[in-house]
Formats: sequence, C-alpha cells, structure tokens
Amino acid sequence: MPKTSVEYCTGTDDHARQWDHRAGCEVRTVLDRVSDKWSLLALSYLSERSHRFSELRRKIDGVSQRMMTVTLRQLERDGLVLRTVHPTVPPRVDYELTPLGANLHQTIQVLSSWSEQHEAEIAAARAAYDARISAVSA
Amino acid sequence: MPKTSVEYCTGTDDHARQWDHRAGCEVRTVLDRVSDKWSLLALSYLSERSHRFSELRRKIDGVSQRMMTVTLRQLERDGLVLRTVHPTVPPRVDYELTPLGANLHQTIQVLSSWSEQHEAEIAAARAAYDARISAVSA
DNA sequence: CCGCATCCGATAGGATACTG
DNA sequence: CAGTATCCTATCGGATGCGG
Repeated sequence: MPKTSVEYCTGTDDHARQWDHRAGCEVRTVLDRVSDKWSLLALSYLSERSHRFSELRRKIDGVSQRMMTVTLRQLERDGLVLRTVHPTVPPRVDYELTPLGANLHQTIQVLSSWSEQHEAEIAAARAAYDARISAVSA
Repeated sequence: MPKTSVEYCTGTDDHARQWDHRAGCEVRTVLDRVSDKWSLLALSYLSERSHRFSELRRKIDGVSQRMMTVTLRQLERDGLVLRTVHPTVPPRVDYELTPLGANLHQTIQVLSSWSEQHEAEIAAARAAYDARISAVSA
C-alpha cells in the first residue's frame, strides 16, 4: 500500500478546502510523480518508442537499477506506462507509454518550452541575487 | 552558495548531451523550484495579489515559519517573487509576483488543468494496479 | 535479464527557541 | 512581525548482493 500525497487534500476541512478551491491539489498528484529524479527522462525516451528495461537503463545515464525499477513501477501504477513481460529465457520486459502517458508528455512540453525560453532570465536573477547576498555578508 | 541541479547538465559529455538534446535539462530548473511542498501554493496566492509574510503564512495552512521563509527566498532568488521590506516598527515585508513569476504561474495552469481532467483516470489506474498487486501477494 | 531486499548517506522539512 | 539557528525525523536515492 504505497503512500500518496492525498494527505494534502484530506486533512482538516480548511486544509481540504484550501486545495480544492485553488486547484492546487490535483496538480500535486502529477507533480509528485513527475518531479522525481528520473521519471521525466523515462517519459521522454518512451515517448519515442517502447524500450526494454536494460535498454532504457543504458540510455538514462546514471540511474541505478533500483531506481529504474522503482520509477517505472510508479509510472505503471499511475497508468502512464504499460509493462509487458515476455516469458522467455532470459526474461524480456518491454515498457511503452499508454495514451495517458503520451498525453502527459505532450503537456509537459509546454512547461519545458517555457523553461527553455526563460532560463537566461532565471539564471540572471540568481546571479543578481547571489551577488547581492555576497555583498551584504562581505 | 546554494546548490542547484546543474549537475544534471554538467556531468560527462554524454550526460550533458543527453539532457541538452532532450530538452530535459532546462525544465528541471523550473521543476526543482516548483515541485517542493509549498512553492505552488505561494505562487497561487501571490498571483491574486501581493501579501505580507504572516498573511501568506496564515493562508497556507500547515507551513512552518521556517519553510515559509525558505520557500519565498528561493522564489525570490529565481526572480519569480519580489520582496519589499518596509522599514517600519514592527517591520513589514511584502511579497508579490514578478512578471516572470506571473508568467510561470499561467504556464503551470496548463499542467494543473490537465491534472484535473485526468485525475479520475489516474486514480482508476492506481486502484487497478493496487488490486492486482494485492491479488498476487494473496 | 529483470527485479527484490538490505543497508547507508544525503537532503527536505517540522518544532522550538532566540534576535531586531 | 519577520527572520535565523539548532535539532531531529522521514524520505529519497545509491551500492551491493541474492533470486527466478
């Protein structure tokens, strides 16, 4: 019984009302799934074509076997990825996006585009902020 | 000198190329800022109007004073929020979205809408998955 | 080949107490 | 009122080793 983030929605009445009214509750479901270290890359590669486990693991540089498994399981649980086990020896497992997963991937591209367009602005803001802080503490 | 996630982009050549080509690097900058526990709510409230510190803290149910400060500092550092200190006694500090912050908030609404539209689908997938798992282990 | 279990370090975030 | 500093816990994710 994996833990989810429903607690944000099911706390006190005020708590629940806060999230419901602000439409901030539902987006957390998605954000909590997608904002981890590897999900985004997995979705990205799977959006091109289906991959088997090791193939995906090789492409996603730096991921441990454990996290590759965990990540794919979570995506599968949320209906974003379909897992197909071929009963061969050695075993072969294929992963592909579901329509829902492909749909989400498209939606995330919007945020991705925004990030690319505004990254310089953010970097500049950070540099300015850090300079300001250094100046104060100096 | 706060730590960022640039490490994802500046690792080995392969590592960097991976992110650059897949447009997955830039979006992490934004995702890492916005996917924490409180940033989204802060952006949401500030998108309506400016708030002073305690006012915002009262609205965001459950946030500790520490995390309210930390969250706002991060948003400020990235140029999403403007912080104005009024040198009165007692002190008064106002927070408001910058144009960049407002812009980002709008962009996130896209993801938020998607989440609302597909939440039932995700919930169903989870229920089905969990049922399947329970059945296996039983 | 794929996945699970275990251990372990790093980090996020809560509680509390203290300053200007 | 707004912020800082300290401490403490829970969770994330990496490393390694075993099993089907």
